[in-house]
Amino acid sequence: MEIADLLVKKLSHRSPLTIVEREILSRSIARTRKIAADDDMVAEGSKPAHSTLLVSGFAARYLHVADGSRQIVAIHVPGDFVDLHSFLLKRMDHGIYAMSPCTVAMVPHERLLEITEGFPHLTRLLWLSTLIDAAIHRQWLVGMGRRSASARIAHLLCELYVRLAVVELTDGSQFALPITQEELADSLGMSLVHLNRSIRELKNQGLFEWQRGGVEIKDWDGLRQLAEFDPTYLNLEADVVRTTL
Amino acid sequence: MEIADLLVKKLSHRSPLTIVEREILSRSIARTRKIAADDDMVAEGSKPAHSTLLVSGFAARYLHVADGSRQIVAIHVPGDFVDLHSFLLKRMDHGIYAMSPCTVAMVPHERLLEITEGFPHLTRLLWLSTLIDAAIHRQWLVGMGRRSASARIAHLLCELYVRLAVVELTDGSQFALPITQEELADSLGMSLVHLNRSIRELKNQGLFEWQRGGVEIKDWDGLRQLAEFDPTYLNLEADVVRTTL
DNA sequence: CGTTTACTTGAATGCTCTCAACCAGCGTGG
DNA sequence: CCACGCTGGTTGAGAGCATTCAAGTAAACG
Repeated sequence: MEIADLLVKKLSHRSPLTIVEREILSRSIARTRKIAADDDMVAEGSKPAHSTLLVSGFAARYLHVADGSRQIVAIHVPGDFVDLHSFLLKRMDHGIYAMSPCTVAMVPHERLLEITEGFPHLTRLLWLSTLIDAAIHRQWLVGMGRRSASARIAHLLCELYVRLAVVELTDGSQFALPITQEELADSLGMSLVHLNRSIRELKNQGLFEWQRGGVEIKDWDGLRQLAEFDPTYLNLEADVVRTTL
Repeated sequence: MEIADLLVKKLSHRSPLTIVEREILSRSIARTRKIAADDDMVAEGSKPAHSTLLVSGFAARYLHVADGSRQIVAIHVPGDFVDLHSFLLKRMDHGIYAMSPCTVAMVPHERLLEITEGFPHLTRLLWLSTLIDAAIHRQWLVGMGRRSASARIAHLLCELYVRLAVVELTDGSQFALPITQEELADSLGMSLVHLNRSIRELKNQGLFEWQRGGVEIKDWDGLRQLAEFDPTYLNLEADVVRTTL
């Protein structure tokens, strides 16, 4: 099955999977579903009976704040298990919505339970992928707490580039990023206006271009330095960056 | 063994443990160690061969930024498995140090491996505890991105109160919090000066008192409202808050 | 095309930071 | 037993980053 391949590709980046494990993953996928841009795929406060694997498109996890603003706490790319944690965390403490049109595959929690009962290695890999999500959270925390606006933007672009490269969704130094500046601002914890000006500055420095949902990195080293980007937190065995850029 | 009891107490808060599982946990602890305040317990970039369980004292996970500042990304209280993630995440992407004198217990990664191989339920509980760490990260992200300085402080105090209540380290509306304002500022992503002024404001509003390493919550409802604190993200089955306050 | 959505830009306000002292508690040593 | 030095906490003031409000432009869509 082609859909599972994406997940297999991502998990294998950390540790090779056996034939049986690949088989199990394929069979765990119940069905796929299309979701329109801006629609919720997992509701805040719900208690899902399955976890969803993002097959195509971009998704975001978000939390609302009483004053009407929201904070995006994670951006997901194809191959990500967007709510694997809902398997054990009974109630969703945040919502997940489609930033662009998405295709997702559903994995019933019973299947995940079976995996944890009988396939320790696969279980550890799934666990690992939630740990990497947490590592990404930590980097975002550092960004919001201690990095300048432009460094934060640069860091996110570096991160997305590498994560997309893993699933071969980069094209040289370019990649699609079909999200609005407002969504970016909500991810980085800053205002839309300030984000817009900071992006302009980075563009003027010749670090990257960004138009019509596509980003082109013009000066990877410059961007990386500004962001103090070190991809080790993404736990990729191969230096994806070095091999693709 | 008394040390494992603390962990058992915490894990049982989510799902009851069998006798055998308790037994396994007890036997997994290799030895205990004392760590002086301000000393590292896990070094940034290291590849630990064991995970450490915090038995007493407060610890923090931190990352350094090039300009010399640091960001604390997690505060740990007794009963927390401070680096359970190091079991699967090969290299530490951050350091962990003792905010106060600490006692820790070491759990060799081989023991954890054995648990994942033979005890699925226990494995899921350990996995869950790392998921809750991630949920806490998300709340911190919301705080730094979208909450005011005082709401952020209030939220952290609410969170710590509840987490300490779980391990019965609260005394009525009081609890020990042996950390400096500088550490708090590094946790909340703000400057020491601003933190200090914001704390004063909250004190003046009669929400809490804080002196000589001890906090007393004077107005729980006021604090909770200001923080928009909702403890569901901590995944506690019992309403620890309601029963103890 | 008209309308909506996304992006830009200007200007004023203000939150938060840095720099700079100063104060208080505490442990140590003369 | 008190002075001294250290750490942690407090306060003042000016600078600057970031926000909000407000408009205006450009691109996308039916």
